[in-house]
Amino acid sequence: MNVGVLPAAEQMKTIASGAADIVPLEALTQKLASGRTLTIKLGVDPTAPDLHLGHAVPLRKLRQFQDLGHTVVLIIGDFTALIGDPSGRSSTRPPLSAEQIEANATTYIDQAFKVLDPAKTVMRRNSEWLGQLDFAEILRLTSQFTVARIMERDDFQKRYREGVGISLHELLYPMAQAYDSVAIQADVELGGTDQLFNLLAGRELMEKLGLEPQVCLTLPLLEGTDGMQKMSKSYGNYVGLTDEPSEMFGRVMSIPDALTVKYYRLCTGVPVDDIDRLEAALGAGEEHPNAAKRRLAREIVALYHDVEAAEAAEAAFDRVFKHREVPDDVPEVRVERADPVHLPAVMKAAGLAATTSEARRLIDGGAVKVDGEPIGLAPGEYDVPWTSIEGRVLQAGKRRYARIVG
RNA sequence: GGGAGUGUGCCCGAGUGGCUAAAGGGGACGGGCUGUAAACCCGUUGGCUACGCCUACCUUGGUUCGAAUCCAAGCGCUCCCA
Repeated sequence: MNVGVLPAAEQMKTIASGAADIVPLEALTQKLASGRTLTIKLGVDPTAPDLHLGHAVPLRKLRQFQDLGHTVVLIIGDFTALIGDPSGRSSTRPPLSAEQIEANATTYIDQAFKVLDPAKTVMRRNSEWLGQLDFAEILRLTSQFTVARIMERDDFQKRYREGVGISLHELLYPMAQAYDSVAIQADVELGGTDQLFNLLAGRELMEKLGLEPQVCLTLPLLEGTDGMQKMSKSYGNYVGLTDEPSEMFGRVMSIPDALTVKYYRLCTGVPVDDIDRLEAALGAGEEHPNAAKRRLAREIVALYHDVEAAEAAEAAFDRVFKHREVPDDVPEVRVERADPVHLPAVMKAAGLAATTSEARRLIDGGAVKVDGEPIGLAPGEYDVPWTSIEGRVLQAGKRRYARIVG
């Protein structure tokens, strides 16, 4: 528990696991060797209310630091949210209202503590110091950076080259984030690989202001369940930290095989040595990819819920997808009875389809089943006898179910 | 302040007076094959109790029998000159 109990080399092994880059590595070794309780910084943008496994990646790394005895400072970027981090963006972000930011911040903190140890976490908001700066002080800070330096950033360059607009305030984002590091005197700052520029700006600014510069630790971006793009709510490829166990289990099962090991490293607490062994076994064909992924899904569900929930989720998963049975927790939907009933209307009312047009497409496409049996309607035919659906389970596609009651 | 471009469906991107609910691609969804993986094949992809009707190509007006397509003004974005 006490700092210094573990030698620097031992700590390093845990810290480096899953990290994309540590800049500079030697500086971190020195800081660890000093035996001090280090201040680890993570800045978060309260731009989205719901956290997913991608957000949890740096949080898990912070947790590792905490378990090694260090202190974490979680900075809610309530002030920088007024700018909107331009990282990886091809256009200016729309600014959020203060109310939205506050609401998001609250839910963020709630969810973050599913991963972090509250006793070793300090919460700060960067409006505390950024909001205090007057124009003269801002000018002094901006004088620490050159335009050429700021424009080195890939996304700025790209946007400039392609003639996409860059607002002046966006150029100040890296500086604002850098000033956060100064304000809390960070020893290490975490971020995704797309954050390296911002992290380095913090390092530079600290150095220029005569502070011991922070070490920048980057983590790989986590691809979403589609395996292509980074996990993001707007792509719909995310696994939410508050998802129900069976939902969470299912989503994890749908990730491409190639991502299994990466997910183990970045999203679970499975010991590094075990993961290394698993990776070798998978490579040698001694471990079935599906078995590895099932365990992954269990691990993740157990982390955000508990072991029992994980086992139940797996059992439910098997029932539905392995044995093709109707799940046992189908929601009941009350529908106005009619005879015959117009199936698209029923499906829309039951939430199985967003529009009646979509419902028709699903019916025509053979995606609709009653109690597991295809309904077998001719194209263009959408009316069915009431008795054929009353009390039965209507299914659209593989994962949408509703029991119809009158 | 002056000049030049550009604005199409979830995204990219054709279309430059009727045959356009709008080519093509991506994505998404559905079906097949499977391990709810990948790859591959097929289908769907504005709404509406629907062989028809309604709403759509930045906005508002206008020209025309008829406009996403022509004209005018406006708004947004971009570039060049000052």
